Amino acid sequence: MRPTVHDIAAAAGVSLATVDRVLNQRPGVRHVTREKVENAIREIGYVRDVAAANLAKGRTYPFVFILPASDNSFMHGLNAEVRAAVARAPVDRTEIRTIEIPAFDPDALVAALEMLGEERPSGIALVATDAPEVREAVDKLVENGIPVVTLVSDLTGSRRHHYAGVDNIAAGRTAARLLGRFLGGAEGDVAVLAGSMLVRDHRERLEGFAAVIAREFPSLSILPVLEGRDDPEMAYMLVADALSKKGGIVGVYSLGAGNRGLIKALKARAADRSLTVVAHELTAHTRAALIDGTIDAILNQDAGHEVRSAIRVLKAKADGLAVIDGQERIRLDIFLKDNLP
Amino acid sequence: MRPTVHDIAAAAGVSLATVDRVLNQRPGVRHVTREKVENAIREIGYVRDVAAANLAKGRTYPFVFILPASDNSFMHGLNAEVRAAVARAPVDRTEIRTIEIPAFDPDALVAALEMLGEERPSGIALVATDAPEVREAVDKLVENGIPVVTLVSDLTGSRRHHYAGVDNIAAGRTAARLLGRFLGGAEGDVAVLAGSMLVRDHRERLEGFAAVIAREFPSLSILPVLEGRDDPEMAYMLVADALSKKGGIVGVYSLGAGNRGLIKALKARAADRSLTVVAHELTAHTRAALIDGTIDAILNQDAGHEVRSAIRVLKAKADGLAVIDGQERIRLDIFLKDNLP
DNA sequence: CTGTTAGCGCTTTCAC
DNA sequence: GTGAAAGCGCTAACAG
Repeated sequence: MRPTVHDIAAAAGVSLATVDRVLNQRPGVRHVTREKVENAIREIGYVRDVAAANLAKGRTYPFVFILPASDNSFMHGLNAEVRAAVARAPVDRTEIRTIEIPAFDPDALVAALEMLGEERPSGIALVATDAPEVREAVDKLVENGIPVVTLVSDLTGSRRHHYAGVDNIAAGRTAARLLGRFLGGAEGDVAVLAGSMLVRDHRERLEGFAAVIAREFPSLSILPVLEGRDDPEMAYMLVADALSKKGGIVGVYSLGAGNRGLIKALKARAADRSLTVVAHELTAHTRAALIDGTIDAILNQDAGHEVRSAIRVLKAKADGLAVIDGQERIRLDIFLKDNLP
Repeated sequence: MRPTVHDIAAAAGVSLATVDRVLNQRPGVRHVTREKVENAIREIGYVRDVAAANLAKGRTYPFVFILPASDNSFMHGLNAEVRAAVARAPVDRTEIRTIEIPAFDPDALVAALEMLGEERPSGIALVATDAPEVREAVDKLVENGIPVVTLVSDLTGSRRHHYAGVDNIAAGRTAARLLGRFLGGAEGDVAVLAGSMLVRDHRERLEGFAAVIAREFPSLSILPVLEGRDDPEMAYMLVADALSKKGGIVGVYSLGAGNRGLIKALKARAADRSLTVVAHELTAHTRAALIDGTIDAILNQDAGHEVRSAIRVLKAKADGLAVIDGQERIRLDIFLKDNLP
């Protein structure tokens, strides 16, 4: 049988209450007593039963998710995953509330974070907009002892406890190699469609992509980035325009959202040409395009995994517990038409 | 506040004990009483607090993992993950015991399973050898109400509750497309190195691989499969031999273990040639080979995920609870040198 | 500073 | 058949 608080109490010759005070580092215990108890804990090899503790405390974890109000498939998916987590909330003693704020709007994000500083939830997960004022607001929360994790997009140099998202530089590099190898030494231009160079994940993907293309596929040259604001209409116009003007395009890398527009443009303007296309995020649209051959590979991040991971990490931080690293590493999923889930 | 057993008792006008009997479908309750309680449960929207129940019961989950005593990196990794789970056991109330049996040995496996039928653990996870007698033994366990999940390799047509592993046909198909696209329309032979055609995962990988090559890359032809018994020495000999005899080899697909030998052969015999190589399982050896360019892509299954998933599923089955499907789908990881973890 | 006691939500004797 | 009461491991008043 696992040792319990009673065993510690007996071994240390004190009462349960004192053991509890030591275990929870509460004040009001003489130094010597504390040491006695701590020794007993160590010698006996005690590990606290978190479930019992939570039961006794009636503890629940009020968490807040701050999500951008973006109208694209990926964000809808992320939202759905958060709602799924809310549905499971009673089981894991969490109480998840979500706040929607305008996308790409640091001020709104900061306002929300400051409000939460008052409210003091047990943890906060946010899709970060990479701006200094956001970083400051996050750092203040961390200083005040509130666990914070970034979701999907990280926050440069901030003190957030954890990032639940993929390595976007690696994603860009991977896209480059896939495109380069699939093109098999061909010469020509590569068009890049992004959402906005103001968000960190897009910048990082481009950075990784450009680096590998330059170093390992010198016969390819990258055209100036098209910024489609993750908007299907805009993406369509930009890509269609580029395809008609530039005859030398052999490949496309779409590193943001709004792929619906991209796909439409590809079908309209390049059905005849054999472009190689790599895009991000598996959605109904990109999936269909992968199957019909319009897209050759899709890089994806599993929103469900990201949300569950964020919750596990927030919980662990709230309890001062360790996490299983391997379980919290968000993988870059690569989908070809052969391994779709 | 979530409703508790007290609320049900009050609403139904019975005692806690009766509520409990109904909740746990224990006998000794009149039909009418049972109905009263069941109605109350439904109306109130009660969900049982599993943690509290486990605490009261002092419940632990004795699980058994049956693993093959194979001496390759993948199995070592799997073993390590099981040990890591054992280390976490106190926290999740599991008691995991592992049994090692000779690899590729249906009889030994059946013997172990029959023994466990007596012992009646709360759940069993096994790396299945695909044989009819194994299937029968598994089905008998399932009939006797013991949760069973297959790990890494599945069992054809059996009634196991769940399979914690990748879709190996899809893995083979993916390998084929990667190889085919990377070769960019080149003509030539493809060598395939397997462990044994007696295990289902290897057969399935080959099946998927051959299908896509035949359908979509007709300029490639697959040489007769080399069976290396997942043994580095043997793999070395077979591959070295094939490379020196067959001048037309342009690609290699290694779908089993024993890649240490493969890599050695490639370095010795094909350093000059530009072979395209796809292999399975990320280990120290394959990782190094991916980085130095000897291997072009690695397909992997995350052993840690598989073990954790198996445990979650066994627990859920033992409690008659549902699982989160997305969380239990084991992905096929694709690694290029750019997205190594 | 330390100990006693009640109780978290559920299960389990043991009476009635 | 049903209920009262004690207890799982831990925490939180409240005394002392």
